[in-house]
Amino acid sequence: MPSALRSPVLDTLGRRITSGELPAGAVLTLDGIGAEFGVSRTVAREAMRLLEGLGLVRSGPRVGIVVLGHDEWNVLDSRVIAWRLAGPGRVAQLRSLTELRQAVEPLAARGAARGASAAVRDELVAIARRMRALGEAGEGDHEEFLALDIRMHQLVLRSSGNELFAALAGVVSVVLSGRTHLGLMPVHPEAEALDAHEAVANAVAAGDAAAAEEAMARIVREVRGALDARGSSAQQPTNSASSDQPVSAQSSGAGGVKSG
Amino acid sequence: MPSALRSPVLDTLGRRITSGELPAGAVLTLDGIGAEFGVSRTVAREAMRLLEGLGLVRSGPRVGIVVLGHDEWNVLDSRVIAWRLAGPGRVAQLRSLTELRQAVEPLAARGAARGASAAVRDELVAIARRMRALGEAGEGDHEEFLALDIRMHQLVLRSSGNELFAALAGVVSVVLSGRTHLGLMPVHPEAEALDAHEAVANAVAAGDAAAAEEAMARIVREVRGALDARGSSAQQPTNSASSDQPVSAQSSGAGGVKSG
DNA sequence: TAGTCCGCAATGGTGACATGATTCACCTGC
DNA sequence: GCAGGTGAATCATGTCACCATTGCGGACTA
Repeated sequence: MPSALRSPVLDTLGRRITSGELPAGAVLTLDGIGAEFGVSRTVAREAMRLLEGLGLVRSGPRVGIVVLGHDEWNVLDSRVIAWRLAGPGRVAQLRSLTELRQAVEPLAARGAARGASAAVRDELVAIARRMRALGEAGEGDHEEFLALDIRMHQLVLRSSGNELFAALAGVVSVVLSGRTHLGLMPVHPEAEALDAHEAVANAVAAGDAAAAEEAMARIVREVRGALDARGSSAQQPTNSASSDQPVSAQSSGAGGVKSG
Repeated sequence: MPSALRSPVLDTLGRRITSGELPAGAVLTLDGIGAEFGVSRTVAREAMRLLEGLGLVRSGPRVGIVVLGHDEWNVLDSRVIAWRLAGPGRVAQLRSLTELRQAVEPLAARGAARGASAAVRDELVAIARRMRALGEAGEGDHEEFLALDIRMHQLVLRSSGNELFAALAGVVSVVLSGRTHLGLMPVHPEAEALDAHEAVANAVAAGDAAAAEEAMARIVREVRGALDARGSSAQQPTNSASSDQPVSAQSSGAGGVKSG
């Protein structure tokens, strides 16, 4: 059943390498892989080929399959991101990703203000309204709030008019869910964040590019601040998330989060 | 000899799909691929697996290998970018990439100002000085100027302290060389650009994060303006670059451009 | 006409084999 | 004693034949 892309071989090996359990320079062989996972050499070869395409390993005759250093990895690939987010160093990874968000999302908001469809504009203000309702209600449903948050950012990125920004939608959703599930979110949303989200929605709906960019910059700056405050004080997050909470399985594709 | 990653099968198929020659929904078979390229089914399978990992195709029993829509592609992958940059729609692709630069590079400059090594700071000011010398000399060596430009941006991205930004170094170098080779550069560099590059170098060297960010934003805004001016007036660039100018072969890895 | 069933065509996966390249070790020659 | 070349061992690479699995699609039936 595993369609070779979701082969346990690929997944396990990828996680081992990105986690550092298999350090750079470590050598594997197809026979070894096949023996360990109980698969034939062909499937081991294909998994290895995928890993090679991700820049995690290089293979050559007589030398076997050597693990490459992290500076050779395709760190922008969704799979690599998911693996690293599931291993140690997740906080550092989260910080890098947040910085990327900080760079991209304001510009995406600007683009969305110029090009979003009417349906998207409507949905954005509806989401913002619902978020405010949930936030002001106090002990609201964290999961629903998260889903709305994700949905909003995905809508903005996908409506930005730039496919490269849209391609980051999956990454952003992983970051958002990771942030809450790692306990890096305040117990209930800050009023500032609520205001900023509402401002983004309204600005996009009104087609005000500058305001949308500014408001989105506010959102992600606030996020970054929270992450820095937590991350610098403790390497390990306060919440229960040592290594058994995979944060999120996959991220690519049409990110399954739906909302009103 | 081709190590399967650089297999002509993978390359040709990737280019055909990204160029639209094989539209979404088109169906391939392993036997067909093997027959066309004169390879066995196994190697065709591995190439197909790579393509599947890039999100270009999906394969299933009885259905064969179906080409996916461009919204499923890993558009951030260096190979996909290179393929699309070599086919039609290169101008649109260049615009998307430039917008991504616009988002990322200012923040990268900020990071570099905070964390670049002494050697990098020195090299940056040396590069800026040389660029000014070349630019003011008038009919200077375009290729050397381009190499310096690329080197500078790569240094900044790699010194930004964010591996995700560093991963975009290859992409940026492709964009830069594409820009000049497509005839989207002024015959000799604008004084404004020269000033901005010098300002970036000096700000990074001085550790002035805000100034570095501002100057880099100036650079990339100017770039964007030039691209929009050319791109909106004519879909096809003025230069001779219909479809036989591959712009640049590969982009990933340690981008081969060296300079003093 | 609608629903079910079966066949087929394609991938998915396995094992064995030949090939080619690279590294290591040994061996010769100066 | 040392350097350089030659050989062999070892691994990936490529190929082939084979069986299992799986969905699509047409045919058959009620």
